[in-house]
Amino acid sequence: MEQVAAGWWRKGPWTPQEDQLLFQYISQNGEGRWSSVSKCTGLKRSGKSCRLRWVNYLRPGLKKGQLTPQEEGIIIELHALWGNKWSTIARYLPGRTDNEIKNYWRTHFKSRNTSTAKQQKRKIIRQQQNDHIHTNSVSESSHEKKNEDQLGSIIDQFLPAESASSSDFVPLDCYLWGGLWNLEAENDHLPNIPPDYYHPFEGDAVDYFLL
DNA sequence: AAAGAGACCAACCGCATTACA
DNA sequence: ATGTAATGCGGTTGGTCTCTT
Repeated sequence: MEQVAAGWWRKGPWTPQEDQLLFQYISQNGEGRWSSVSKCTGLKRSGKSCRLRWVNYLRPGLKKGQLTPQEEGIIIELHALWGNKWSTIARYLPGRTDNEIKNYWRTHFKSRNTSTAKQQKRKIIRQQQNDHIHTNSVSESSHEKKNEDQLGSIIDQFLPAESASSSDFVPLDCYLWGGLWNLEAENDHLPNIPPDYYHPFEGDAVDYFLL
């Protein structure tokens, strides 16, 4: 059983050293057996904390930066379908975590009705800056186009009848977007998408941290 | 320049579910 | 069949940053 003595586990933000220990452990032993991480690594973190850190931050294949319009559309649609089933929704957004989607929903859509245009624009500028830092996989021009789109109603934009032109689509990794619109209305399930869409990390842990 | 407000996100907590002895 | 440990999930909180006033 996990040690749960009050004050024994370290809490708060993870340090790079802790991240590296956890990453090396999982690189060598694989995911799972979270409760034994502290024993094997010396980390003073609970299994839950280790799992959360791995899933939300360290796991290879995670995307950083702003969600694409396609991803937003998927979130909107799947949330309409399933509600707050964040982990389920996340399975259809490769590289995104349930936590990320949950946060995104809360900040972008839940309070959307109360956001002013000014606030929206501000948010977008910030997202642009953030994106610039985290990823260079999408061209600047497509960012600009995307952000223009975001100034309008995202939800309206993604109504199936008036979906964006194909030229706006970022060539996404795999299963995004189009597949969802092909769902039959009466279907309450989604196409079979392998849940293991994360590419296993095959390199050296140290190399990963030097990226 | 400083204070306030809002956005963003990492991380924690508690409950539910699953696995296993 | 049952109790316990481990894991997963959703809700929430708190810190930091940026922009506005």
